Amino acid sequence: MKNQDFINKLRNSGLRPTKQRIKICEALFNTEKTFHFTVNDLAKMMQKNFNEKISLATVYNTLHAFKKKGYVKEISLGNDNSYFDTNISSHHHFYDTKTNELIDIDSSKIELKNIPNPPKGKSIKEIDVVINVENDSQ
Amino acid sequence: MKNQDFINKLRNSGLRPTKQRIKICEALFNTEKTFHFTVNDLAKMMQKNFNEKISLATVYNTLHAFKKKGYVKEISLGNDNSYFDTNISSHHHFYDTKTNELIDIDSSKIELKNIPNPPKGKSIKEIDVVINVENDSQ
DNA sequence: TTATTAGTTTATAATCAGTCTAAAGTAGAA
DNA sequence: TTCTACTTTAGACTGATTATAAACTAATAA
Ligand SMILES: [Mn+2]
Ligand SMILES: [Mn+2]
Ligand SMILES: [Zn+2]
Ligand SMILES: [Zn+2]
Repeated sequence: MKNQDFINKLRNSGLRPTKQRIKICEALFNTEKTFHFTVNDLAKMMQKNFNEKISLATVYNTLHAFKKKGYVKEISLGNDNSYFDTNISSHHHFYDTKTNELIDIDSSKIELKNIPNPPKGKSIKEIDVVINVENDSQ
Repeated sequence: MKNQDFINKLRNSGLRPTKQRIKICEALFNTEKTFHFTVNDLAKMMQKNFNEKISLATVYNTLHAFKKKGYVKEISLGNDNSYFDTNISSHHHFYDTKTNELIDIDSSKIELKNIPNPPKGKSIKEIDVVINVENDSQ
């Protein structure tokens, strides 16, 4: 994917293709594999790997905008800071509670049987399975 | 359960039965049903329902101590503040992302099949299933 | 092109949950 | 009662996130 593709992608979804957004697209979507990151991770990554100082507020704005458009997911963990995910397929996670490392589990890998009916008047939006793991203490 | 039981419970687990801890025990464990709450919920509850002003720091200290002893659980959600749970059985949750309401799902209700092996050197500590729900938009 | 406008970026301040600190208080043991 | 370690507390502090409001810029019309 090249620069112009991101510009189109942004424009098509009603987001102005600003310099910052395009650079962030490159960082997030010009990769072999999907990955997990925090807002701070991304801000630092932009500076170091892309020589682009983007204000924290803009990183937040952009990630929230991208999330709304479905270009990234935000992952629910009981942690201090939240994680984002460029893997937007429905999937689950191993979560190392000590190192804060996240590892994807393909949705098809885990079978959820007998999901109970949601409370009256509510409907299911998404199911998150988090398998908390820790290093074996030898 | 009466006052003296909590004193014994605390003493037996190596926690001094202070006035504050005993009162918090009453608030948390002298109930018909288990429930979910935030640190702030509990602090306010102590003041209003138990006429006991307990400093926020102590509420945090106590909840973390109780968590370590396994008397409460902390629930992992992608929210700003974390939730505690007096239901310490292994169980799952419906979570209303709009109202922040939590509803228990008995562990036996959901069957998880084909749980993948954890990464080498790590072992599974706990599995959290959160079913995000929302009110039907009529 | 130029001018206009609405959307965007930015530094900075504000907020808010949670933690830290150090002094004052208290339970348990002697 | 006395001693000591544990506990509580107010208040300072941290760090993630959000709000603000001024400067900037992409899109559009003239
Ligand atoms: Mn967010
Ligand atoms: Mn905590
Ligand atoms: Zn993922
Ligand atoms: Zn619960």
